[in-house]
Amino acid sequence: MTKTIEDFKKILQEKNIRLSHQRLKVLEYLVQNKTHPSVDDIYINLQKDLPSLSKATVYNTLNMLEEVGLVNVLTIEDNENHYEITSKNHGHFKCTSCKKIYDFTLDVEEIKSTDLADFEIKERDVYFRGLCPECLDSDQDSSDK
Amino acid sequence: MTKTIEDFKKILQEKNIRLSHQRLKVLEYLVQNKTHPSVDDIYINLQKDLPSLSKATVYNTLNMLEEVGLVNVLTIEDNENHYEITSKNHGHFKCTSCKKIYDFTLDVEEIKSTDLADFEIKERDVYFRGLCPECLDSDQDSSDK
DNA sequence: TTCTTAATTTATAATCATTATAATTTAATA
DNA sequence: TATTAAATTATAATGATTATAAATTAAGAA
Ligand SMILES: [Mn+2]
Ligand SMILES: [Mn+2]
Ligand SMILES: [Zn+2]
Ligand SMILES: [Zn+2]
Repeated sequence: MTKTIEDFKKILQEKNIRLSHQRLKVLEYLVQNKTHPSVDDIYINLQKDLPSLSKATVYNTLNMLEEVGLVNVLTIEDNENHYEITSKNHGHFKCTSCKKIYDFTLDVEEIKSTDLADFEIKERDVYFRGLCPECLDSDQDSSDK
Repeated sequence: MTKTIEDFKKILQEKNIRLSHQRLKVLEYLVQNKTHPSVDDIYINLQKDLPSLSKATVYNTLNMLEEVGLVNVLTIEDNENHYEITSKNHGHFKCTSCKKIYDFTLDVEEIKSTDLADFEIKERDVYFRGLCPECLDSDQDSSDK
C-alpha cells in the first residue's frame, strides 16, 4: 500500500517528469520522515548530503509533486506550509505547545453535509489543535509541588 | 443568538478592552459581512469611511479579537488568513475557481477519533475545497456548443 | 560513449502577508 | 478640562514564497 521510491520513480516517468537527484531526495525525505515537515525542515536536512541544494528547488519540487498528486500540503499553520506523502485520508492534530503535527485515524470521506449537495468536493482537510499527551504531562509536572 | 455590536461592546468592556472607533468598525464589518474577509478586504472597505485607518490596526484588532475568542481565523488558504465572527461550529468550503469561502452545516464536535483519547482538543477546523455550484454551471456553459 | 538540448537547478532578487517599532493620538477617568 | 495609559499610525523589518536568468544536467540521439 505505502509507496516506495521505486513506485514514485515509475509514476513520475510515466508523466515524463525527470528523475533528478534533488527530486528523488525530497521524495525520499518525505517517505522516511512522516513528520509533516516544512520546506525549511526538508531543506536543512537534505543540505547535509547535498550542500549545493537550493531552497527554490525544494519549493519547485514540492509544488510539482503536489500538482501530480503525490504530496499533500497542510495549511494547519498560518505562516508556514507542511508537506506529506499523499496517503489514505486521515485527520491532523497540531499541538500548540510542542508544534508537532499528529495524524489521527478519520475517514474524511464520511463527513457529509446536505449543504454541499451541489458542490464538487476535491479536497478535504480536518485540522484540530490543542495539547498533545506529552505536553499535557509536562504541564502537570510543572504544576506539581 | 447572533450577537450585535452592542453585545460585543459589553463583552469587550467587561474585559477592560477599550472601545475604539477602529475596533468597533472592524467588528461591525465582520458582523455585516459574513464573507470570511481577509485583512485586505476589511482594510480596503473600512478605508472608505476611515481614510486614516492603518492596516496595522486591522491586524492588531483581529489578533486581539481572536485572543478574546470573538473572532475565528481561517487558514483554509495558504497565503492569506480569513476572518469571521465566532459562531456555532460549521465547516468551510473554498471554491478554487471563484475563491469564495462558503459555510456548510456540520457539527465538528461530533468528529471523533479514538487516536485522540489523550489529547486536549481546543480548535476544530474542517476545510473542503473544490468547485461551487455557480462555477460548475459556468464551466458547463463554456463547454456548451 | 559522447553530443545535444530542453528541462532543472542554482543564486539571487522580488513580492507579499504579517509583525515590530516608535512617535502621535485618543478613550476613559478624575 | 486635564491626565495618562492604551491605541493608532506610519514605517521598517521579517519571513515565507515566487520570479528571473544564468549555469548545470538528465535523457535520448548519434
Ligand atoms: Mn498526515
Ligand atoms: Mn464561516
Ligand atoms: Zn505537544
Ligand atoms: Zn466558485
